This record gives sequence, structure tokens and C-alpha cells, in this order.
Amino acid sequence: MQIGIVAQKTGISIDAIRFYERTGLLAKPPRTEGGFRRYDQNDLETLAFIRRAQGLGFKLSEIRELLPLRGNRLQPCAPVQRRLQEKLADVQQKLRALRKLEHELRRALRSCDRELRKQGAHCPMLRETRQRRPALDEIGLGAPPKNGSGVRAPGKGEIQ
Amino acid sequence: MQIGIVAQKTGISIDAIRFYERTGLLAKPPRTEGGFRRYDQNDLETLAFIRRAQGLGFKLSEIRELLPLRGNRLQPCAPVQRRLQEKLADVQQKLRALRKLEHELRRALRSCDRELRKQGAHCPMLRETRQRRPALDEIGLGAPPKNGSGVRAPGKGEIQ
DNA sequence: CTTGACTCTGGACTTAGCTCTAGAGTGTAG
DNA sequence: CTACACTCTAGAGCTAAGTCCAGAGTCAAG
Repeated sequence: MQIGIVAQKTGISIDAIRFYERTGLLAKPPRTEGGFRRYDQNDLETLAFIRRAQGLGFKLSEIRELLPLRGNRLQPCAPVQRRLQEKLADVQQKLRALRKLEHELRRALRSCDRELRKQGAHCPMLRETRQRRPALDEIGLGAPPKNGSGVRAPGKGEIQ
Repeated sequence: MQIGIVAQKTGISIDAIRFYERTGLLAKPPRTEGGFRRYDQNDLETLAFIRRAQGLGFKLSEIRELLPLRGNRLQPCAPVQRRLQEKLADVQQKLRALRKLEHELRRALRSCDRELRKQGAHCPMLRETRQRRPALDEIGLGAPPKNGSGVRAPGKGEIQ
């Protein structure tokens, strides 16, 4: 099977397949005389696995560690189980952050609505903090974080 | 106030502040004779706004469009409101995707648990599809997507 | 044998949001 | 005046997961 067919069957681009080979996710396949890659069913399955794991939120670097476990008959599940648990925790963390974000957006939107109903209103999100309440506190102004000399990355929240 | 102080107060790194200036988020501040940047309260507030908006999930490019609306007295809320609504929709979309992912992870984990309780079990996530059920269907194998000639990016789900 | 579709390689490019570096200059406390 | 901390610039580098490209070679059909 040549690469284009594999790309069609898996929905993974030719470039991506070659990229996976370069980065050690996919074994180097045998070649034709002329140098064309020849794939078999096994490669399809590996690619399918990669997509499946990717769909479960694993990064390629993580998948690279997962792959050698395939076909291992000796309790291969335990390490995978651990990864899945970690992933699940990650996802739940992201869910919490996103829910919080959703609340804040709703709140911002509500005050927008309220203000728009008034005459000559200020947009709450754009308010100039000099003239109204500070509103800067939750970001660290007023309670500056101790991060050495301000040269560290702040993290800016835990979303993605 | 020089840049290091601002960095400390805002929790934003010196490099990031200069980066914001370069990319047009923060106005070029006046300089000392020697060329040091001199910031004032207003800059602190702008930086705080940037972090706030970032915390609400806005990208810098979006914030760049939001910033000139600050201090605008004429119905400034309406466009912001629109952005907020769009953001909220985005976030809800991400939430849906993440919830689905959570379910799938739980499901994978459950079958892992089940298999681990058996003797000589195969890991369901690592199963070799030759010997068991195909399980490749949901990824497109068996029902290949029509994407021209397999050169398109597949998208791999809608998470981030 | 020719044509056209396919594939090869190596490397540059993309996006976002910064971080890091070198080498030079500035500000200030003692 | 001397240390020493701070700041300046331009530009390169980083991460992730690929995409895009040119120019050359290969494969199969007719």
C-alpha cells in the first residue's frame, strides 16, 4: 500500500504520516526499489491507534511512550490505566477552569446588558478604573506575586 | 516607574511587556534621557485590562481590537457585548467537547479496570485489532472520509 | 515510450505568546 | 568614583503538530 492510499484510508495527511515517521511514532516502512514507502495493515492500525489516543487528548510525545506497550502481553493495562487516570484528571481540571470562565463571561455579559439598558452608560468591561472601582485586585495589582524579579512567565490561568 | 517595577506589580514579565509594546497592545511609553521606559498608572491599568481579557479567553489579537474601545463614551458596550457572546459560545463549545472527552476517558478506564480483573487480559486500549474486534471504524477506517486526495488536515476533534 | 499521477527529500514556514541571549549602556547607593 | 543592579536593542529560539515547497524521481496505463 503506498502512502497516498494510507492517507486516504486513515484521513491522515501524507505529510503527517511522514512527520510521524520522522518523529519516531511510526516505524520506517520497507521501500520499493524506487524508494516508495510500502505500508501494511499493521501500519494502518498504528495510525488508527495514534488518532484514537489523540482523540483522547494525548499528545504525540505521550503517544510515543504508549506505543511500545502495544502487543505487550504482560499486564500492559496497568500503565495505560495510570495514563488514562492522569488524562482524566487533566480534563476535569480544564472543565473546572472552563466552567469558571463561563460564569465570568455570563456575569460580564449581564452587566453589559444592564448598562446598555441605561442611558449614557459606561461599558463595565471597558470601565476606566480611575473613575470607578479599582477592579484590578484579582489580577495581582495591589497584591503583587513574589516571582523573583518579575521575569517569570505568569501562567495567565489554567485554560489550555 | 521603570519596567521591572511594572513587571513586579502586574506579574507580567519584562519581556512580555516589551513584547506587548512591539505588537501594538501597549502604547510606547516616554523614555528617560538614557532611554529607559517610564510607565505610569495608566499603563498598569492597561496591562491589567490585558490580563483580565486574557483571563476571559481573549487572544491578544482580539484584545488589540478591544483596547481602542476603552474610554470611548459612545455606546461602547454593544461591540464588546457581541464579543462576549461569541466568546461564551466558544467556551460552551469547548465545554461540550471536553465533556464528551471525559466520558470517553471514563469508558476507556472502565474497560481497563474490567480487563485488569481478568486473568491474562488484553488491554482494551492497546488491543491488537487483528485478533479481536476491529474497533477502527470510528476513526474512518472502513468508512474513509472523502477528503480529495488525503492531503487535507483532519482536524482530529474540536478540542482547542 | 510517453504521459500523468504519484512519491521522494530536505528544509523552510505556520501560529501564539512569549523567552532567552549577547553586548552595550544607565541609574544609584555608598 | 566604583560597584552593582537594572535596562536597552535586535534577533534568535521555543513548543506543537504539522503544512508547504521545489525539484527530482517513480509507477502504471495506454
